[in-house]
Amino acid sequence: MPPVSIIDLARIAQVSPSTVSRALQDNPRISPERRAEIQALAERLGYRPSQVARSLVTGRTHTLGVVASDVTDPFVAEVLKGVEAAAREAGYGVLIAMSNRNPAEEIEAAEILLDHQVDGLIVISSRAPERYARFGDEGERVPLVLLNNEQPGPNIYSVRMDNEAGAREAVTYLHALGHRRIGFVAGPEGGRSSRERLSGYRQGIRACGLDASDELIRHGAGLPEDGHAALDAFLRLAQPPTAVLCYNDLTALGLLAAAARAGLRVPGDLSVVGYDNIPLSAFAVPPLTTVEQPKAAMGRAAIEVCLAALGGEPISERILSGQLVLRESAGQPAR
Amino acid sequence: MPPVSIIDLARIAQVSPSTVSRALQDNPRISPERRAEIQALAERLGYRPSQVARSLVTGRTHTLGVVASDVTDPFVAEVLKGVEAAAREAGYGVLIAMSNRNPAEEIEAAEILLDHQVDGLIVISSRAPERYARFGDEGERVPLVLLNNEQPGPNIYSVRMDNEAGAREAVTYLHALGHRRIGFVAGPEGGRSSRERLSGYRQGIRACGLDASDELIRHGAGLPEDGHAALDAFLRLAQPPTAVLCYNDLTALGLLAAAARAGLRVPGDLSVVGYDNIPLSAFAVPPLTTVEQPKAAMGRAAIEVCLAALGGEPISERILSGQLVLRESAGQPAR
DNA sequence: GGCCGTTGGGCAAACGTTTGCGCAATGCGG
DNA sequence: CCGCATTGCGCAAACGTTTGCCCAACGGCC
Repeated sequence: MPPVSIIDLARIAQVSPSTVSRALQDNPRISPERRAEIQALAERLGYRPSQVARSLVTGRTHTLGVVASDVTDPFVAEVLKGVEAAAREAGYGVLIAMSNRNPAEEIEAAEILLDHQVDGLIVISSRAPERYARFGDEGERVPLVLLNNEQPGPNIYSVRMDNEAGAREAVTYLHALGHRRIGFVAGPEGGRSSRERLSGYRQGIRACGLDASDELIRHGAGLPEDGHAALDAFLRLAQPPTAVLCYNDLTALGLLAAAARAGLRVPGDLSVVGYDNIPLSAFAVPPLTTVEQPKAAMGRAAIEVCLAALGGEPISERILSGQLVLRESAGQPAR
Repeated sequence: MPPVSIIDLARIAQVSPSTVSRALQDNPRISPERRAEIQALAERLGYRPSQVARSLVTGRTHTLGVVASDVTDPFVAEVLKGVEAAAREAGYGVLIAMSNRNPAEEIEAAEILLDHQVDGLIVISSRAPERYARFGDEGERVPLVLLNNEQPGPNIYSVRMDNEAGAREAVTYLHALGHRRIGFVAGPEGGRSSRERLSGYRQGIRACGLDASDELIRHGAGLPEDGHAALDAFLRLAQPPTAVLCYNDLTALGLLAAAARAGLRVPGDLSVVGYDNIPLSAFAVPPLTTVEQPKAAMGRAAIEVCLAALGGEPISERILSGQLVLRESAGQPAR
């Protein structure tokens, strides 16, 4: 048999559909007895309101869209986890679409989510923030929150972390340990977080009065392979760095593996610091010193910002700060 | 201004809404000229059909629900990626909810997705397959596909991999390498895949005529910590194993790290084989020999099965097979 | 006893589509 | 020239809710 509708309930309870609707919403206009009676009936018959019909009239689907570069990236996964948890608590569902780190696909993903009538859009680590500029004035009424990125525009919000401070802190820490040549492996060129971490690295280097030559900076895409390649390049230098700060843990982990293969002892011959603190970092050999990103908290913050915008009391942006977690991959330089 | 509706288009094009609807669906009952005209108009005005309204009448939301234990698990993430890609290609959206490896939350997640009117439900590595039994006869019309698990019942399908064969193959490989005492670190007790891999391990042991004593089998939850604990236990044995097969890569990676800390050389002193082939396994020290699960393919298969059920031509189950990927964490035993 | 305020509930419109059916015009064959 | 099939399109119902407004009954007040 077909699912039971509000009309079925009305017929059985001998009242009008509107009364049933109100009773289920605890509307005070319905007498307490009727309310109880109807709610009991609904319960008994296993009534499930049609979200679709409801959405049609209210204009809200209670669904939020998330576009992520790739759930396979541990950072993204953790954020997504926070998003999902917070969304669920608020009674929202989460529609997800992946961009595969590709700007064009990212926009396509956003469009698809919009087609599904999401109430809000959350973009994790966008590669093409500027393409959302039209969202505000072209009549897209859904709030957009950019995570780890930003873009001016009406109805566009952002939650980020203070990447500069994190990178700066890492450099300062390495300097305090006694390192004088500190390398950096940057992340994807387009990304804001990559730019900021690089900038923080430079600030730290300057603040400590260290060698700021460009040969100490390598570029990558934030993958383990990049750690590999960067180490090779560093080792070819006349004076290789004694410590390396990486754009993210994935890169650092790759660099760690490459160092092991090259016969380098970590942290004896080379100190390595990552960024993000993904779960596996704690189990690397040696355990990775890294800058923790409050990933789940960022996810939750994104939901808060989004819901606030939906509720008409927008929070323009939210900046969270990370914290250096000390493990064993960084130590005093050899001599 | 409010979004443009099919009625707006009708008024502007001087036709009825039904004509517009049909024209946009390329219905042959509408003359080619009108069709072109209307489609052009829709394009020009940026018309976006209301999926909600459409769903209300068609009864389909073109949304599939995925309940996952935890996206943070690399295995889950890869599967999800396959699911999302295949779903998108088929024009479906993906609603996601997490169970946090908790049976009660898993069911709650499924209910939530159902409330959102998903057309089908995919459960990755269910911890409580039996609780879905009521789905068929209690009037839930949505097909349910269990990934890496199964449950008899109408409208319940399953896609799995041949875990026994995979574990068997791994054991056979280790035996061929010269190992005679081969340990096993099992996964979560409830899980089907854990049971099957254990069973495959036992079959392999028997087939090779090796020591099958229970002291060679440890239990865990599939996390890096479990690898740690298992190694400790193995080392306390009078005759520790010379090789260990792990329930999954996460466990194996943890075991690898613990071995390094204990001063064991891998594979010299101990060979380690994982299961799943998550991305980081290739970058472990040493790179992990593991049984590959065709994760993305499983995700795609789940979509296929689900869509087939929706299309009225159900595929009852789908079994994929893995393949041993040889790297450096397994080799000949020392002497 | 008339008036008015309150209480409890029903009517019907509205949300934006899809689709079965009806119907006019057109073309064709006989 | 008539009848009939075909073509092209409109009418209206239906999907399951929510919600503004109306209305009846009832009680209290003067």
